[in-house]
Amino acid sequence: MSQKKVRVRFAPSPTGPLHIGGVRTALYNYLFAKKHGGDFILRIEDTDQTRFVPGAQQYIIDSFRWCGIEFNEGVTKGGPFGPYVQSERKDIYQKYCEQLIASGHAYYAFDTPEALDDLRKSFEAEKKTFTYNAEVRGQLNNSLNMSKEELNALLMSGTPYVVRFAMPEERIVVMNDLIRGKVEVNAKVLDDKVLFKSDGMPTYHLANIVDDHLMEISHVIRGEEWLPSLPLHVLLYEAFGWEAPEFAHLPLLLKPEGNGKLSKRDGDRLGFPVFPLEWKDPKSGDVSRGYREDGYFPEAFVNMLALLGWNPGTEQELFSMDELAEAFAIERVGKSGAKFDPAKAAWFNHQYLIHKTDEDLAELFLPLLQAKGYLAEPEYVAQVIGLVKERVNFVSELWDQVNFFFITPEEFDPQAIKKRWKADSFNQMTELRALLVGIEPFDAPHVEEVTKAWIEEKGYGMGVIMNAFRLIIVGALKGPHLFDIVSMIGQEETLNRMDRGLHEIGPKEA
RNA sequence: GGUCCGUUCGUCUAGUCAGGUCAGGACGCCAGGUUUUCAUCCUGGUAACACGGGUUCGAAUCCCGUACGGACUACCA
Repeated sequence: MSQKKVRVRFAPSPTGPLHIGGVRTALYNYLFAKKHGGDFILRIEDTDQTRFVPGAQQYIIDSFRWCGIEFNEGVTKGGPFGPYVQSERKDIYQKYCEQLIASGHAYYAFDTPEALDDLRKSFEAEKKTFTYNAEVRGQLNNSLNMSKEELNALLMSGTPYVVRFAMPEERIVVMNDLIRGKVEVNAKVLDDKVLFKSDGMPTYHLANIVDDHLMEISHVIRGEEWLPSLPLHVLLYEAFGWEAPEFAHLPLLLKPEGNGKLSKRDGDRLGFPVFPLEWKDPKSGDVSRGYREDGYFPEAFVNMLALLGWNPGTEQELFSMDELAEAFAIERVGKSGAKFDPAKAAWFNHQYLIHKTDEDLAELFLPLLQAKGYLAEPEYVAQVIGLVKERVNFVSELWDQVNFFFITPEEFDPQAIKKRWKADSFNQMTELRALLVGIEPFDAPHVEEVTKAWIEEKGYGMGVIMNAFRLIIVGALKGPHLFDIVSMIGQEETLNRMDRGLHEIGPKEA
């Protein structure tokens, strides 16, 4: 690793919501910067004006804020290397593009997209691959094949043109990737990529190299889809006479079943989000769900994402952001694509949920409780949650576990009655009700003690009594420790429920 | 089609660079135990080195080939 200060960037184009693969790429950049005491920069690559989507940039910023991924520099914070939006840097690219033309590394091309299209089709018809390279550029409509006068005339007349990189004719490009090691490719199979478009904007390739150089980026950590253009980028650095940064190409995130890149449609179809935050498409109005809205804690989401393709080599699975940064090593990123597993994601959320305090969970649950039409003291809600939080993965699942703390059951599970309401149950519960009236104080240990003593004294079966008791209090055979439940709902409500249950269920029919 | 990358339990993965523990862990699933129910929890189980050659006393690990998968192949990023 070079001695230069570590500076990394995440450079999305604002063409839509950020997919979780993108979030992971950004996360790894962030962790890498944090680990090495470097800078992390957010740059917006909006050189394709036709794909601009309003709201996408803000969505990206909001997503990182939610995840706890912070930038030192960039569109959100400014900095000494701005502007950080590529559309505001047109003049810079223009200048460097001209430098490349002057040095003979690039040239003007006047071929129309239609002409190129036709060419590709005719090559295809002959089962050949069309490559705009040294082999064919001599026969095409570009500045290499015309006099200075011709070129100037064309330029002056406003004829649309692009600038292409002159790929070397025969050259083995040797590259190094921090994750994959040495990669070699012969430049002759590469084509003369467009560097500057006819609309006056640079392409990704030019803008990216110029910006990474000017912004003093030390490590480029990006998705694997960029690996095929790495030779071009390396050659570009060389043409400029610049020292290239180190590169690391991350494996892709795959769909849970079958193969292929995870896409937005997969999420809709398989029932899990592929976006960190909910996204409403401004054109179609379609809404795509987000991890935040699905009830994931940002810490769990980040933890889960970090372990998808990277691992510390130890058996630790739960990491705070600081711990991740401490443990992170780019060399330990895997080479192969990882399939996203919703079940494991839910497990991560469960881990974070049970480690939260009852009070914090109560605060999150209170609005849901209100939405159901119930009000309660935060202290009471916190205590109730403490009894059941081990059972759920999400705050939204809490209601199913605690509703009987707030609602007197109106119905009694017929299956449970059939199974647990014995011939003696009616009389036994009537006796128990009488017993409970006199218990003071009505706290869980005391009620339990008295009740158990009574069961023993009478010689009743523990299971028979307790199941019938639970049925009458909860309405079903579920829930936490029964004495905790009765002490929580209180003596009055307990007696009330027994009256009601005795009345509703009645003696067992013969 | 071409170029490049990849391939260990169903999934995430350790182990591969410096060949030599019944290939380890986690999620999921299954079973048993604890328990007044359900869940938690505990214990156990299920299950993988893509295939074929080679090198070697010995290969998941090194080499070659094959298959399969993926990315890229735009005046998109």
